[in-house]
Amino acid sequence: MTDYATLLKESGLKATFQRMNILDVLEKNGHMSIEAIYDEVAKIHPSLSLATIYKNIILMVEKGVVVEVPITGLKPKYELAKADHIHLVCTECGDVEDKPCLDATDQILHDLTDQEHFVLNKQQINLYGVCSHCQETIAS
Amino acid sequence: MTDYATLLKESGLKATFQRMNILDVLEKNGHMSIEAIYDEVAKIHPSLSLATIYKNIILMVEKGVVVEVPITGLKPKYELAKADHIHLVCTECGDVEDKPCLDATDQILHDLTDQEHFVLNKQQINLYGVCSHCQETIAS
DNA sequence: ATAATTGCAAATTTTTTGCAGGTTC
DNA sequence: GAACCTGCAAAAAATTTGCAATTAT
Repeated sequence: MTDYATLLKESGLKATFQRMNILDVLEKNGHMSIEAIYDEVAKIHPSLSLATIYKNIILMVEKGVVVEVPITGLKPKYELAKADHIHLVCTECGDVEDKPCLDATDQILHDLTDQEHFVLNKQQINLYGVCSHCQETIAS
Repeated sequence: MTDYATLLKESGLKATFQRMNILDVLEKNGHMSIEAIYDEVAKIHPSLSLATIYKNIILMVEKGVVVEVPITGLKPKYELAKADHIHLVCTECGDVEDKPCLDATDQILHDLTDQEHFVLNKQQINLYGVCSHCQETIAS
């Protein structure tokens, strides 16, 4: 397990129990809505306030520790910051799976933005469809 | 100008003044938040209700006439449905520009999802950065 | 004429804020 | 001990709903 205390301090944030647990459930679950994070962390820390989740997610996004993943038709989800990657979003079950970015597309997208004199800072690729698991469920 | 009345009727919706104006301002402005649509259409039709915008955007998204474009850090924007394309999102001015999708990336992304046995229905590529106009503004 | 749609007002849901008490460094 | 954080409760903002009057077909 990652050393969240150090990560937080390096980002100029105090390493509170709440924050470390938020990062922990994000690592375990991958992509979560505010509500889902709250529900999960509240299991461990029942006196938790939803306001604390909001405040901390906003702060940690500002500091670059956490990333917002906006998704068509759903409330935004949050994930730990890491290298750019592709999201496969299942429109049946709402689950999001990560796939590494591909060098080939990276190159093409950089070429496109270079040509536009657009300074590219972050790319976000969401692919919407039906995951193999849900296809089986639907078929039956 | 497109014939919105026909488009709406083909989608099973009545061609009301409000709906046609929503489509019209979307065509003119490209990508708009709910509030921005409301402000713009209200100029032409002052008795307009914000609830009408919500109801109609939800309906027209369901019918596939309009598409939701979720954007990191902003409220979602809406645009007329058209072929998949890439969004260049300027994090300085919030503006969104469209670029046609590239066959090469399309192919790669389809290969990726095929390999996963994921049925791909829609792709969404957002590139975040600073547009050439804002670069000049910042420099000065 | 019928069914759908609008605008309003109220209800609900979501997010933000202020602050007293507690915690981290 | 100073600055930062938390949890609560209240406030504000965003979205949804119900319904009577109106409009499109």
